[in-house]
Amino acid sequence: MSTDTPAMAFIMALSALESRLAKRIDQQLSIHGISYTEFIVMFHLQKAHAMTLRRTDLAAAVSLSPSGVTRMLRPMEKIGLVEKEINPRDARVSLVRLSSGGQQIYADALDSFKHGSASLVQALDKQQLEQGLELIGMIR
Amino acid sequence: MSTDTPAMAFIMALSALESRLAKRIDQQLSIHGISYTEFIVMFHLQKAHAMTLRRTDLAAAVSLSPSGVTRMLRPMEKIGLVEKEINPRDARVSLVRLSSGGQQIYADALDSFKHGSASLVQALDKQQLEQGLELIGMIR
DNA sequence: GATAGATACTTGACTAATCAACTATTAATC
DNA sequence: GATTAATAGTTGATTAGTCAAGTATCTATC
Repeated sequence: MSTDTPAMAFIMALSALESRLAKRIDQQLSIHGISYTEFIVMFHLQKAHAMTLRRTDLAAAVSLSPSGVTRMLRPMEKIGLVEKEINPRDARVSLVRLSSGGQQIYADALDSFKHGSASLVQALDKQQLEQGLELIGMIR
Repeated sequence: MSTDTPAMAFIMALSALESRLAKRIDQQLSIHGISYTEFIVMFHLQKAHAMTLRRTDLAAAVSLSPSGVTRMLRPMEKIGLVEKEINPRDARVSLVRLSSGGQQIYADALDSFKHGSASLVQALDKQQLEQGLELIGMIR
């Protein structure tokens, strides 16, 4: 039986880690009534001009399929986190804006997320974090 | 508006990376007719004594819920990758063994996975891989 | 200015996973 | 040895996402 390679061990460790982290983060965000994916959506919306994005751009930002975006935004609209808006220049596109209620919830969730992240990586010093970020950036 | 922290950026970059990697790996493994999760299950079975594990232990190994294991093993049994076995000492437990057909498919998939992993991290040298593994290990 | 093709999005059918509740069995205690 | 509690696993209902196909609109070309 052939032996495992370092690259393989690395990839598997990364997957296992992310699986654990995502569960932890989801749990922490559930206090605010949102999922990790929803948080990431709100993160990108908040950063965008006028806190508004096209669904397609959102899909690219969060690595989701177009239909995935449609489906995940539906409940977010229903509870008022985001609002749908039309683009007068192009009737095909459907714009999504972070509502003011959504902004408030995002601000609260962001705070939780920051604390949660800090706690997760507390064993790493500033330099190691930077190193990690650099390594991540090198993986295509 | 408060600014993002390094820890937060790190965690989000990690999630985004894993999301991309998992899709890439899934695609590569699909040639062998298995998913990434199925590969990981087979990986753990192959390493286990007699290539056999209890469903509970498998759940822990792959970070899946007990019902998740039940559901993912069903099709694997159906196509003969794994076999169910009873434990004469304890009628509650249901053992799972990697079948000989499963071993063959695993061997092929392992080969793909090794090449895929190597290609994904090709920009990292041996030392950086070790560094990365160490960092991963420090995140709780 | 009609038509062919590209783009943006939604929908139906499906897969993968979760949780809570349940069954079956084993272990522990009185 | 009966009863209580713990453990192993499955199932029903639900959620999150995918892909392929469909609709609507826009762009380009003749």
